[in-house]
Amino acid sequence: MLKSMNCGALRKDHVGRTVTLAGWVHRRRDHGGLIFFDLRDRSGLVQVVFNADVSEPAHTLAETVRPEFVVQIKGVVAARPEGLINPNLATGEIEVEAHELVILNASKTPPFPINEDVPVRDEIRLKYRYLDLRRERMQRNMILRHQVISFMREFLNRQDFLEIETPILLKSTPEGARDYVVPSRIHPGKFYALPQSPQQMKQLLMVAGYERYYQIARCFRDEDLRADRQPEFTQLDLEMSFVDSEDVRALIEALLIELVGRISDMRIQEQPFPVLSYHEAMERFGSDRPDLRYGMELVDLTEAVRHSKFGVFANTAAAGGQIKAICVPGAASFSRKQIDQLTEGVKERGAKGLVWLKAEHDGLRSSISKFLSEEEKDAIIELTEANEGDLILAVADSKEVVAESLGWLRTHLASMLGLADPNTLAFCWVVDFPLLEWDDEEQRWVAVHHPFTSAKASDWPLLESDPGKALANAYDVVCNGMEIGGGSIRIHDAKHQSLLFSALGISEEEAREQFGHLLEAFRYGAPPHGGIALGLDRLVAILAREDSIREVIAFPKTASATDLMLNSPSPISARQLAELHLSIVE
RNA sequence: GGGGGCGUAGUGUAGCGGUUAACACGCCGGCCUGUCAAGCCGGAGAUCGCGGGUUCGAUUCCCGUCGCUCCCGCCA
Repeated sequence: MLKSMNCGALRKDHVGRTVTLAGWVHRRRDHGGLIFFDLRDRSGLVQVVFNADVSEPAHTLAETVRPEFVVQIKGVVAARPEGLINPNLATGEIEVEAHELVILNASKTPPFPINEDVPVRDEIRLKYRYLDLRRERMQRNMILRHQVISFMREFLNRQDFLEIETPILLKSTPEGARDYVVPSRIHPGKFYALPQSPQQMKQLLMVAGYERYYQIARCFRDEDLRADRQPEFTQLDLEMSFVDSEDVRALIEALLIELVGRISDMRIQEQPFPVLSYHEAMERFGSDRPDLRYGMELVDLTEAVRHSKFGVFANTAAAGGQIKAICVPGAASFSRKQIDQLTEGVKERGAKGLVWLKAEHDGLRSSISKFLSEEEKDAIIELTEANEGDLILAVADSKEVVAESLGWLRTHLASMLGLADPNTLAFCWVVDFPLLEWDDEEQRWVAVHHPFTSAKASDWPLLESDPGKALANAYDVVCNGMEIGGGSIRIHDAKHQSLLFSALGISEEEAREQFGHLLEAFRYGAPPHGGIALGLDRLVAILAREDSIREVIAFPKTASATDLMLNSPSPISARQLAELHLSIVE
């Protein structure tokens, strides 16, 4: 070893000890005859002093050293004199008096500061990701990620799970997201697909009798990116035999609670986690991934304004739509311009407009005030529980548009007004999702979750009579308005699997072609089973208090799915193309 | 595929239809034996993302394009 100690581990007890340290020069303070380095390795910082009176050669060499040089220092740990202790540093009670200095490697001046947490353009950070990763923020996030993963492994091992790897080169299937595909050299014109998740493989492991499987699984989806979506991402994927949905939820709930207790100082808002039906979540929060850290729930005004003189309300109610509102605390002072911006936002989400009512000392002030009767105004105030100074925002439209637009308003305003406590984790379960939804574009039913999800036992007959009404035996785990995981009890017999494929408009021939292995496997004693996958990147981002999962991924892609460090994707040679039996169409 | 924001020394920002594009940090040199965001003195460093247009004159206004980013679509 080129070092005998870690910089950050040095304490008062080590005073008098001769140590050899190695690391990066974090900062340098040159006083002429006296030079200070803050020496950094992964463990932290320690101050090193070069005194010309102690070692002339070391001091002379130290004059040439610059930030990010990699150096080795041999010296003696010394207690700092009274008044020179640095309380901001874990090693602040001591310093290392340098006797020897070796420059292991010089460094160019870095393109951005490594030793300060200052904002830098993402473009530059990603091009020099190896330098960005040197910064404290990223080291903290990577260490947190490691702790989360190691805890998960330890917890599941303790619960008798087996970690089993599944292939990265799989087979493209028609359902779901776009696949990343890999051309086959050996089989001209044929392709592998990278897994969108190890879904089928883990079910087959259940058929194989492994009972409890997990994997820290890399998943790939060729869809457009977001702050919480990368083309490749990581899931804690697990599957269990002989369980029902409560068993899976109880396990994950216990895992999350213990995880937070061990590695985070954040507070869990409510235990056991609240369980909401999909219907309830949509009605109360306008979202299937509600942020429960604040109120501002959606209030149904439909009955109160059904016969209103305000035509939009009356007509919407008559047409079977909804009129719902949220009450924004203290927002009656919003300007016309601010409200216009909110109106633009809800219009983007399908609403035709936004009605505002300001609760003032002498009643409701609103552009539609003159159309509302006193009874209607009283009802609105009572239902929304508005106090003086609050702003009521209402949307009249179809159930779907009302949920979408008010759901957006609710989270948008909460973030504007800082209503969400950043130190709170509000976990909840969302259950009773519809099994299928109608896809207008494809003119067929598609699986809300995935085509291996079981319907609730009593809902199987609905698949033929009224497919949209059938509920899935599925569950999502949500935290602070983010979906951090989802799973279901699976179909485990060929009869029900065929029934579902046929509801999805997948012909028997297609089903055999695409999923024959699964249908066949189900004929050989497949146990009842179910599982879940947690989005590791999202979970770690929440625990790291980061807004983007890029901040918890070592080498992430940009919003246009490129890697600015590697310059990928990139063209391949004509020879490679030929070997793969590919030609590029311009 | 669509919409919004951003792009000015190494980094972060300011600026303006008109002489030499400003500030902080960083960088280079000098001084300095108790600093820890060291200090003091001096200095270098920018085809204002790229292309086109309007104009006597464009970093500034317009159009296009590229990159980063956020959102909609998409994401079983």
